[in-house]
Amino acid sequence: MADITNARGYPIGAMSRETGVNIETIRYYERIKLMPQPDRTAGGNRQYTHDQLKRLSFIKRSRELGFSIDEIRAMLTMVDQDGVSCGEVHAMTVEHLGSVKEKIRHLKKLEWALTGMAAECAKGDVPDCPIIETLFDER
Amino acid sequence: MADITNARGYPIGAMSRETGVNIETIRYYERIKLMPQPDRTAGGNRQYTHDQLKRLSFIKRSRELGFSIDEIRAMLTMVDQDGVSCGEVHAMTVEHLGSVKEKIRHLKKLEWALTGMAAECAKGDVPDCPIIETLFDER
DNA sequence: CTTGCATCTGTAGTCGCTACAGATGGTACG
DNA sequence: CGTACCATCTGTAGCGACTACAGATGCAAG
Repeated sequence: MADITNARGYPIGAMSRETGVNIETIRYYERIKLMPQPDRTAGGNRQYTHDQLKRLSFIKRSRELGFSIDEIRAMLTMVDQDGVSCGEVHAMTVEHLGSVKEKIRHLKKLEWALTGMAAECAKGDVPDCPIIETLFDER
Repeated sequence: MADITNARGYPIGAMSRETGVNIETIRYYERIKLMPQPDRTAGGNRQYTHDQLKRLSFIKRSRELGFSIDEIRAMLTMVDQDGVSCGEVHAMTVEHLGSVKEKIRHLKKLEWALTGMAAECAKGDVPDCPIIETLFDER
């Protein structure tokens, strides 16, 4: 009397469509044990549950926010053990935020340098390109 | 009567020290033909010229500015052919600048999202961590 | 029953390095 | 001249996070 509604799970293609995660990547996540091994049809095709779909979206969203696979694994382990320590998650987020800020600072410096270089360049087909000169010059 | 001063070139360690490029990386650049094959001592050790040192610094500086190996290869090809088209170099720089700006924009969005998530979290060991919730929630 | 897309496994490639292992080169000191 | 010892050599494998095949099946619609 169970398993009548929703008896059939999501095949991998549906998972991919729903989450935007590439099929190959989903299988990769299984290989590295970020996603569990799903049920299989008689023929051997993967059949995912709705919970697994949510898990994959979680991974996707976290990746988009720049968390590493290992960071995500840590968070999911807590979720799996039902022992989510908000403190730990907060700490991870803050640390990650720090590295994002750092990257922004770094990229802004690049932006500056590149803008300066581009501005100095007359764009003509002259032999001495100021950009190349800048890059080649002794420190 | 030639080759008396500067007869001995720079060994790879000196190149590394001068430019800050890792020794393994210098050999890697040779393998992928970004750096030329240098002369060798009788025993087989690499001996670089001053021009090659400058070339390596060029690569280093360009890498620091975020240019890809292929972009650098393109610039160096122009330099090697002595047909530096300032227009092309300028175009590459501007395009690269565009992608840097894009990255900054992207990271700022992340910064926002992460800041928001971190702020909502009470850090307590409560069962429902707002960060995890946010990441898990349906779109 | 056939067509044809979806999915399967397994392996190798991507980028830009980095890290070995195990064998020589080169040089300073006694 | 020998020896100690660092520098350098080649070649291969690993990293992170996928991506891209090849070649074999599954499965659903007409």
